[in-house]
Amino acid sequence: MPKRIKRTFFSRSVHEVAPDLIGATLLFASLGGRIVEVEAYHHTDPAAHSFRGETARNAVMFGPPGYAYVYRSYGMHWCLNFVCEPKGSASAVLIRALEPTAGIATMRRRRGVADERLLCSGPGRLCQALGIIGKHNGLPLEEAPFAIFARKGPVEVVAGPRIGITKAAEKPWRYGLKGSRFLSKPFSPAAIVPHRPPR
DNA sequence: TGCCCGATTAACT
DNA sequence: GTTAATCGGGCAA
Repeated sequence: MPKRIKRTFFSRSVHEVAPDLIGATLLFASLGGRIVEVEAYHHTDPAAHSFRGETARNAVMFGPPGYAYVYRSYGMHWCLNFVCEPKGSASAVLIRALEPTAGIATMRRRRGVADERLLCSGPGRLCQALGIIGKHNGLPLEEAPFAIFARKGPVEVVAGPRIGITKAAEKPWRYGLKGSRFLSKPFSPAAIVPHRPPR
């Protein structure tokens, strides 16, 4: 039985938590899979929602770590983040892609596609597949409907530039599982940068 | 109040 | 490769 991730896991730098999430299993109401792609957003980062201070939308980011920050993107999609670091630092990890392992039939129905590679490969897609919407903003990650399990063994993590942003776009704060077929986009070999190897 | 734009996706050519 | 869909946040006025 895999080990469930506790709140203290998120009480670290977002740049430590993000690569450590690669290979972990995310379930929401028993649906989900293995996390293969995330991005780190630090409050000193111009691309982070929290960069310009607390507002009604980003208030959860300014609370304690270990909670879900869910926001609407481009007026039509939902995106899921894990709040990290000590309370007030307003940093979070965006969950960008899963390798589906649980509840695939339900996720196929919700997404309207059969191809497993299109179920959870993208921040908006995985929220649609798992049924995550705005009302889940602020929920604790330690409690149902969330269940997050640490990876069992070492994995190969690659890092590169983030996707879909214009500010601080050069920062290599996107992390992925090397060679995964379930990434929202492949990592450009030329842009991959070294980082601390996972335990 | 009005305007611009975005941590996206899918359907095009 | 390009672009439409669609809407709340943030900021100027």
